[in-house]
Amino acid sequence: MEFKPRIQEKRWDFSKEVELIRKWEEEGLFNIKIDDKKPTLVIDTPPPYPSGRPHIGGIAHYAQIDMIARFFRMRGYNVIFPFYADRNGLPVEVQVERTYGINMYEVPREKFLELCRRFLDEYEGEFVSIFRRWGGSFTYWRNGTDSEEYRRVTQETFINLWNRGLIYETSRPTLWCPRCRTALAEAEVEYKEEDSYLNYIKFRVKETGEDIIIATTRPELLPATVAVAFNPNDDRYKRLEGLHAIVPPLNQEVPIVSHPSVKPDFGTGLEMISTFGDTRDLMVVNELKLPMKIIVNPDGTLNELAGKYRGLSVREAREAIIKDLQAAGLLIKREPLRHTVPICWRCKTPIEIIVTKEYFLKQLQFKDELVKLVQNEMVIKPPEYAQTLIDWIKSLEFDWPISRRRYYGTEIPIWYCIDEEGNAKPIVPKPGKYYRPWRDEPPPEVKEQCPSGKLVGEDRVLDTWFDSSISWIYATGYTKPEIRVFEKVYPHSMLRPQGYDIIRTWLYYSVVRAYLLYGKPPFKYVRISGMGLDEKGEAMHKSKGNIIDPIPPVEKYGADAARFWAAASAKLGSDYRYSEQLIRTGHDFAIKLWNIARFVSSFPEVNDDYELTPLDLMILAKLNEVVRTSLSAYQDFDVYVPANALYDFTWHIFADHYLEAVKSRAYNRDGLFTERQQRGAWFTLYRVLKTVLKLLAPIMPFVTDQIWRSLYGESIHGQLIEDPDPRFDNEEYLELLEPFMEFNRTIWTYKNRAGLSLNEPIDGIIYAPEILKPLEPELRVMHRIREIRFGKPEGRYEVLNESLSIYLVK
RNA sequence: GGGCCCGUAGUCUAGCCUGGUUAGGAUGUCCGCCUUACGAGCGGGAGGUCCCGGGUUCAAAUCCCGGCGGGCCCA
Repeated sequence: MEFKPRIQEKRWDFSKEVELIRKWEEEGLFNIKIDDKKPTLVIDTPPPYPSGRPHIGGIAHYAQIDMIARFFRMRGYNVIFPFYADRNGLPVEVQVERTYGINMYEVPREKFLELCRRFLDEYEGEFVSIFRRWGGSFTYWRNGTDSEEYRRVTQETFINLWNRGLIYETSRPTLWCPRCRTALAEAEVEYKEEDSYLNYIKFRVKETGEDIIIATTRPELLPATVAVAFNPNDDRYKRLEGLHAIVPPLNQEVPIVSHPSVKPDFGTGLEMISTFGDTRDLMVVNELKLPMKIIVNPDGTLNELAGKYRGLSVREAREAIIKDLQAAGLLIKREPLRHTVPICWRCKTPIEIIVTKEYFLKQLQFKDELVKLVQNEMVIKPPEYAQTLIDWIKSLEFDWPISRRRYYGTEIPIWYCIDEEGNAKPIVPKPGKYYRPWRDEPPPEVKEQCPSGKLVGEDRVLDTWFDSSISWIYATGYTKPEIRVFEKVYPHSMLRPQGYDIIRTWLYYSVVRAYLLYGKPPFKYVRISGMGLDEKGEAMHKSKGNIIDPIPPVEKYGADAARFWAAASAKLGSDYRYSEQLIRTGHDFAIKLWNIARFVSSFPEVNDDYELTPLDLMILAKLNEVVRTSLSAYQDFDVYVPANALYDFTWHIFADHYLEAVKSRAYNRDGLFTERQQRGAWFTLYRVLKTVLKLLAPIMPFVTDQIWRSLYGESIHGQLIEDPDPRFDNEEYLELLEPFMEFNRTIWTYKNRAGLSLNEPIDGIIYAPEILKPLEPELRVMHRIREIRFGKPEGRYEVLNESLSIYLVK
């Protein structure tokens, strides 16, 4: 019998990947197909923010999600794996302002919106094509979070919550970015280290005339100071309780109070309470019912309450006041101090707390329920991140301010009816349409509710997290009648994949929104991934100049190779480093797979009239073990474990040992085996190959597909991954595997040392342990051993392997 | 200040939960090899105070306590 491989090319040429992508598209792999008889999985794909060219870490995350999608498709699921962009809010606005050197307020609203849109379009297309080149099997939805389609749903949820009294408007001290001129939520605050000064300033006690020294990092807030405080346990100052201090430079009179939040060892142990320097001030003012004296304007300048400092920015006022205090001899000393200051997440401007009128979504009163929801109704992988979310929920101090005095966002769907006295009454329209109250005619149902006929549209927009926090609704095809599965899948068949960096934002906000809308979690499963780091293990930042572009590695090694890295380095929940080495390993692995398949394809595939030898039963038992490991990991949305387990099995067990041992029987040139045994080898070769290819297809979709097409003329991605075949579970033969491999290594080592090439015969008798007896025929031919005996020899012998008891008698 | 994670050959890591062979693998490095799929391959060798100290135990990389070092998150 002549054996010629059906796969002829000696090498997999990964430049063919591009061709396969085209085929997949033609064959409809990227379309969403809903078959009512199948289970469904909805993937709430993280909509990327198109704010620049994506780096390889980000694309790797999408590749991981793609592997999950492909796996579940091959397990017979309807998979909804959309891809669209997150396009609202401050991120693009700040970029546009920087790019054009403008401020939103200086440009007509329509013009500004146009600039944002253009900017977003530029990068969105790039993102889509890069992800596609990486093998992404997503369905591209052109309508991102700023589309009419999406914004309509965002507004629908707003109206729903409004009608149920869960949204209210009020004036209160709120975190505020003076540059963006908008309120911020707690989640939008970051902290940075800053070198500053701790200023020791002389105040006078009104009643006694004595001097007291307070220490502050924010002297510009002296005019906003409403009390001086010390710790109730601080004996140095107890005598001052109930007295009053005169605060320079404006000399207002404030009470001296005690409060446990004051640290006795900070500065002098006396601190000023201003309205508001930080959230601590806010707490003290609230608790002690102190008056407020707000001196900072929304644009970050000081107002008339700051007296002569009016009109100065916070920074300028700080300098001016220090100078004046110095001149008046009231500045005792300045100590350099490194401390953390809260800054805006987008533009990094230090945050102020000012009183502003905003819309808020109630969340504080539901904290306990939200924690319970997370604990009882959601599955977070890996589980340690559930605690991160719970800690964040518990730490919340404010309701969620959702209104933003910005342009590029979903409009707040409210009109105000102005009555005779000039009072404004808010009216919301019916849900189901997209409203732009700042420029649209109010709809009839709004007009009906306004007897005066004087209607003014709200011109603010919603926090961008208010729309991205309902992505899970959009992902179910909520707005798309031909695929809508919301009612069928929510929330039990939904998966949220995301990084741990946005637990307090995207994940938290999704949870609170779902709870308020439906009383349920937004999805059952959360897959938390780590961050993609550069080769040194550092986060990639444009400013650091260490961004790794996703395309060059693909051009050099292929997308399968890059995906292999993305899977094999990314332990679920842990950061993953860029490694060109591992990409190269992925590339080599693709070639290895190709060659294994080429070898196997030399033989006919048979399914009957075969007899399995112990060698076959052994590898099939091991295969089952690997299948179980891979399936259970994939089902937990983990691709790291399958990537490593399949690599190791395929290369270092199946190819290195089984293939070498089975060759003689598969060819059977010398007729040492029966025809049925030969057919058993063929059966096993195909069985293992096909199983491994299918399990690897989600991770390395290109090479596995090309092999499958060469063998069967159809795509592997339409195949089903089956459960392991229980017929092949076999503890007894599985135990042969380790000694079998050890025996091979021993013989190879012996030949190496004896200067024999591997195909030279061993002239003598090999003694092997009893356990290997079932493999005797294959071992003998494989290593060209004249005779194998089992047990220990008598007389003179050479020890080849002490622990496994392998000896040579010449 | 609070919380979480981590420390194993030059590098990356498995094992730790559930203590028990000679701590497994990858990569790099060194030596060798045309061996009926693959030289982008194959075989072999060297390379480790399992961060440190103490405790529990017949037995600790593994469990407990205390340090040291690194990272992240929250104040």
